[in-house]
Amino acid sequence: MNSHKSRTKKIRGVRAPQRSNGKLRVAAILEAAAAVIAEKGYEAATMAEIAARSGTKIGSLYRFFPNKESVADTIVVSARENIDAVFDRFDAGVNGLSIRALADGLVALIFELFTRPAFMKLLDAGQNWSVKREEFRSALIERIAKTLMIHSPELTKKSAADIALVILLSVKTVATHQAFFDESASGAGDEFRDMTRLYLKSRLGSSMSGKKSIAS
Amino acid sequence: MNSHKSRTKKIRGVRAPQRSNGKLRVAAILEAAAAVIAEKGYEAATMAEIAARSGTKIGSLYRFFPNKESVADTIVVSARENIDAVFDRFDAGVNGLSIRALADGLVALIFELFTRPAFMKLLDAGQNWSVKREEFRSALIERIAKTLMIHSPELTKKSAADIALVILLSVKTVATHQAFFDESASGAGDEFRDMTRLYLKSRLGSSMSGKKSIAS
Amino acid sequence: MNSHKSRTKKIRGVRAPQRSNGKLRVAAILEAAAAVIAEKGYEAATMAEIAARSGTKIGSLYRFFPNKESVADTIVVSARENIDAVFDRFDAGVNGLSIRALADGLVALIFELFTRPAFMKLLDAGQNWSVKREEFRSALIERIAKTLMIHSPELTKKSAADIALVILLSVKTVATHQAFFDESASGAGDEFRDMTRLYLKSRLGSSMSGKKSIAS
Amino acid sequence: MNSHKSRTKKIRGVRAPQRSNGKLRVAAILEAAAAVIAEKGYEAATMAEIAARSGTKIGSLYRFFPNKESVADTIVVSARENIDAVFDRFDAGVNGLSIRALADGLVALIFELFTRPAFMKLLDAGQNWSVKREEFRSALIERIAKTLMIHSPELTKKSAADIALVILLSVKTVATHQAFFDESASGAGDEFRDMTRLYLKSRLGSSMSGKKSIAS
DNA sequence: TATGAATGAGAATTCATTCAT
DNA sequence: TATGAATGAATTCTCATTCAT
Repeated sequence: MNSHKSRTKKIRGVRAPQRSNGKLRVAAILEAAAAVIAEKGYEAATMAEIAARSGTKIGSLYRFFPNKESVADTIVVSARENIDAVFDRFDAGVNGLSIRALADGLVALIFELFTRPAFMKLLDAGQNWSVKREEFRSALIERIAKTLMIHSPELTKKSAADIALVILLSVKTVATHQAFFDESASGAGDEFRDMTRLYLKSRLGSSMSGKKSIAS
Repeated sequence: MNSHKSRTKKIRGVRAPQRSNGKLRVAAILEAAAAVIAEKGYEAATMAEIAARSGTKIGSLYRFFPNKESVADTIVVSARENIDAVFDRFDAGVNGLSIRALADGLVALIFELFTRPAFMKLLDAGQNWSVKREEFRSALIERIAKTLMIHSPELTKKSAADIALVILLSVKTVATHQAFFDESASGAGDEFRDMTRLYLKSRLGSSMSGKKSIAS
Repeated sequence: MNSHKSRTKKIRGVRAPQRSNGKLRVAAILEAAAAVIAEKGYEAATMAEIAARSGTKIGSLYRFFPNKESVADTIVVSARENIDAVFDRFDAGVNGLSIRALADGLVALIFELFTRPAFMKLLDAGQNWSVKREEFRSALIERIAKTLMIHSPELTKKSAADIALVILLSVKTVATHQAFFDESASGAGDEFRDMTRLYLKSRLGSSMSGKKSIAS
Repeated sequence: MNSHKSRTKKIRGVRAPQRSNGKLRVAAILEAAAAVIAEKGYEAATMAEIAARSGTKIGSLYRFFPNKESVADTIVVSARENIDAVFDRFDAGVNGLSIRALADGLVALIFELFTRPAFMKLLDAGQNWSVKREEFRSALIERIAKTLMIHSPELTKKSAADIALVILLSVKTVATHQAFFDESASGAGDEFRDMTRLYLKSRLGSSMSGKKSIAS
């Protein structure tokens, strides 16, 4: 799509008509950025490669994102938009769920949210965190905690937040190592998810919050 | 041409008596490196900062470690030396342990091994891994699996390895976020460890390998 | 972390309108590189100086040449392009030439090819040779040998190659010391060229390959 | 001889009794330096390697030579000591020599003087020349010219100097590429020497300075 | 006196970001 | 508005030289 070699006499405007549609362009950039970051990590990812992979010229990339940080921020924050919608829908049916189903559902829900390894990588600890990313983490934890408290109202705010963080980190761990699991330790991924379910059951089931607690 | 002509006669301040003891110096470097890497990750950590934080001049740093990679490798590999000794000692008493005690012990053992968050960070996925680090991961998993099989001989090699990986990643997650837990989510660290124990109990306890399986 | 935050708003002076013409820029760099290398040799030549002398910023230099080696390679290889054309033209008239004229022509031909002392310096022995440079040397010798055999078919391949090497080294010696000759030993340059002619005459003339061998 | 690894508890003074004889030590250093420079060139040669190869400690090396430059200078200048003696001896018999014998003798003489490739390498052009090395070159040329004038008194000072330079450069070229000749172009070395003889004969023979000019 | 650890200027190379066209 | 060449601070690593022991 973009020929790096054609340094001589380029007839402008001939190549793939640049989709000036900002939305599409931004999406392409974000996708490319996610891929590159997933592969090499934030530091090693270069703006040039993100531009190239998304079929965007470096100059244009900077029209959409003022700097590298903002690209990462957007990857993280863009997920935030879905969160409330997704969680609200889940909450609607949460009261009728067995503990096992709740656990499975929550894990699946969060996992879906972050299918992208890049996303998880960006959630890694480090002082290089931008405020946006930090905010996002808190928001997500709070939202998970909220769902937990809907299902198990007897949880204190503190416990709910703690449990939420545990789940988040669990899913993150699985997501981060997904590729690794796929190639050399296929079983471990499932095991890890199982562990998370087990844990949730233990934390939520103890209070038997009135649901059909058919022990798994 | 001659890079040293411009050495301006600085009156050297009397700095901390140069610990000519290589051991101490190397230890200081490793400590600083661990801290920096823990904070920023391997890529973002700079040799200059590692040198500065360890009170070492950049030239000296390179006298002890030929390159950045070797610093990371040493952090990882140095841990390896203890592994066998520590695990062998643990194995000696493993048959008399309840499942709960085994779970607690194993988690504690591994956690101790990697108190340093830098260590865990260096174990992160990424193609930029040095052979040494890759080897270490495998060795560690194998060693954990071995201990599991001593306690529960009915485990297949595959399950043992899978479980070992789950435990390793769990502990890694806790260790990586230790600092974070300490400041803003004190309870979550314990919760996570609990989750790991729960999981281990479920995986090892099912077979009741003849030990005093007093359900927790 | 962000290497560009500290970009202090310098009021840029109006410099020579950036010759955006890559060709010109590359030529300027190559010229500067040739000069620097000629003066100090490959090792001692620094990319910074090459950049400075060519009025190029270090960053730009690396946009044209990925590394130092490639600069040297280009200097050498660019000469290769002309070789065949130049030699073929020379070969066309070679059969009608007296030995003296052949010798003069060949020496002049090769000398022209490498007016640049840098070029000759890059042909110097040393294990730090890139493949490109090594290839070039062989190619050049072969080409010279070919011309010699056209003129004097009775030469064995081996002798032709030996003679070619002698000529090459002779011209190299003259070219390398050209600057030196110019300033302090004006006559020696001509003497050296004479020596080469004398030698060629002796080697090619003995067989009297049918040409007007009017002994000089 | 010197164990780099024995970092712990070195019993001083046990290793090979450091020949405190300065002469021997200096000779060893010079030999090592010549070898290293011959292999890698002046720039790439490191003081550390020179020290190691000569079995000298870096600290001691600097007791004998104040800097790298001085090592190179000494290699070059040390040859100077022999020059006069060797040439004077040659001059004694020069009047009885045929032109061919004179040519052969001179070439052999100079060649012997610089058997070391390092030496020739150090004679290369470049502004990095120290005064000492420059002086040496002139002295050598003058000495060669003197011998030429003894044999052929009709030469002007200028011609003698020019011829001397030609001879010097010729021998230098052969010496520099000796290793190369040895492995891939065995015949060329002899050819080159032949060329020099031919030249000398032509320059000195023309005047037939009264000696037994039995045409070769 | 001999030693070798310590030093730091400088070299190669990278890449986020800007801005003239 | 879009482009991509230009920029230069920052990073890794080297090595001549010094000086405390």
